[in-house]
Amino acid sequence: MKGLSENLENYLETILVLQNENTVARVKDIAERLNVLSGTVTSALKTLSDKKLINYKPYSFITLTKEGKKIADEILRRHNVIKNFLQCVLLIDDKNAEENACRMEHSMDKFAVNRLVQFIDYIYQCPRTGEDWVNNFNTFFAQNKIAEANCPECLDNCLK
Amino acid sequence: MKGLSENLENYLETILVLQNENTVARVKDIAERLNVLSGTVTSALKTLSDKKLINYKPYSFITLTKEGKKIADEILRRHNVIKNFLQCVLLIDDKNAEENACRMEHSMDKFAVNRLVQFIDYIYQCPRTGEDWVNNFNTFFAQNKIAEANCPECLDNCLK
DNA sequence: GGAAAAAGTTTGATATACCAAACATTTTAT
DNA sequence: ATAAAATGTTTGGTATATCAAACTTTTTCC
Repeated sequence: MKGLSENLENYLETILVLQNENTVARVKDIAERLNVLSGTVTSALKTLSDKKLINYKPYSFITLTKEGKKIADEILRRHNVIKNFLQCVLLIDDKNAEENACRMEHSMDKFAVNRLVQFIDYIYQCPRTGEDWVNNFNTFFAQNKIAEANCPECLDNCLK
Repeated sequence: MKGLSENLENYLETILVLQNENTVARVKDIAERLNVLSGTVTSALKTLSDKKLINYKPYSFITLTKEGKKIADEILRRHNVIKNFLQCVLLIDDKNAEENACRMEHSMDKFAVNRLVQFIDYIYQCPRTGEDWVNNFNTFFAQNKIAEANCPECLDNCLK
């Protein structure tokens, strides 16, 4: 019942994404997404099959088992939460947010990700913050200081 | 000039921390911190020495080279920024924040960490947020909704 | 100053993850 | 229906990271 390696997590996640997109995951597609050769994929699939996380028969399509799907869903959820935070809150561009999220999804545990979800909720639900506050971060990080001049006006808006 | 493995990054970081605490890093201390046997440390030290990141002579103390220090400083900085965010903004407890930061420091790039620093600055400098707003997250995540009743009062405080 | 303890190194073995290239199977298109 | 192309598997080799245990060097302390 030990945790999967970052590598195997990536294989599971990739299979899930392909399944969602194409209905089937093939060795070739997995290899392309993960930037490895197909032989490498075959051996990873054997490992995942031994762990009962995928249904694997040589030369046929790959599907996730119930347990495999559960793990893949959790990883994909982490990915989406983290990417959303990086992109929508920290305002990091799509490519960069994606690349960081791809790595961070394996290093941040469920608990921390849940807390991040709640934090993002809080930003958007709290009357003191919300979308316009997030957008103001844009001008803040360009200058790394608050544009004092706009504060009174901004505070007025904040009061709706 | 390729990036170090997460593993080697950890050895460098540990050497820096020991250096800061004790003035010298010994094999035994590194092994204890990283939870590996001393033989494992010796081989990692050889690798780091080959890469000119540490000064290593068998049976003597270990120090970072200028280049090694530069890398270790950056990793430690990431660690501290991430831990600070997890602990002070997401309000995750010390142990958990530490554990997540230890892993995340290798997966988050410099750019994303810088943006995180700016975001934390923004929270504390923006008159709409600041310390009391961060603390209100505490009650928010307990209920996962805004305590509407307190909002008018809270907004008044916000206006100082 | 020398024996015992502590610290560090070496060796040989294991596990993971990858590539290259030979090989096998399946799909495709004529 | 079958040859060619595409896809998938296997094999043998490399690199990293680890352990266990034999071994060496250094330190401690009587």
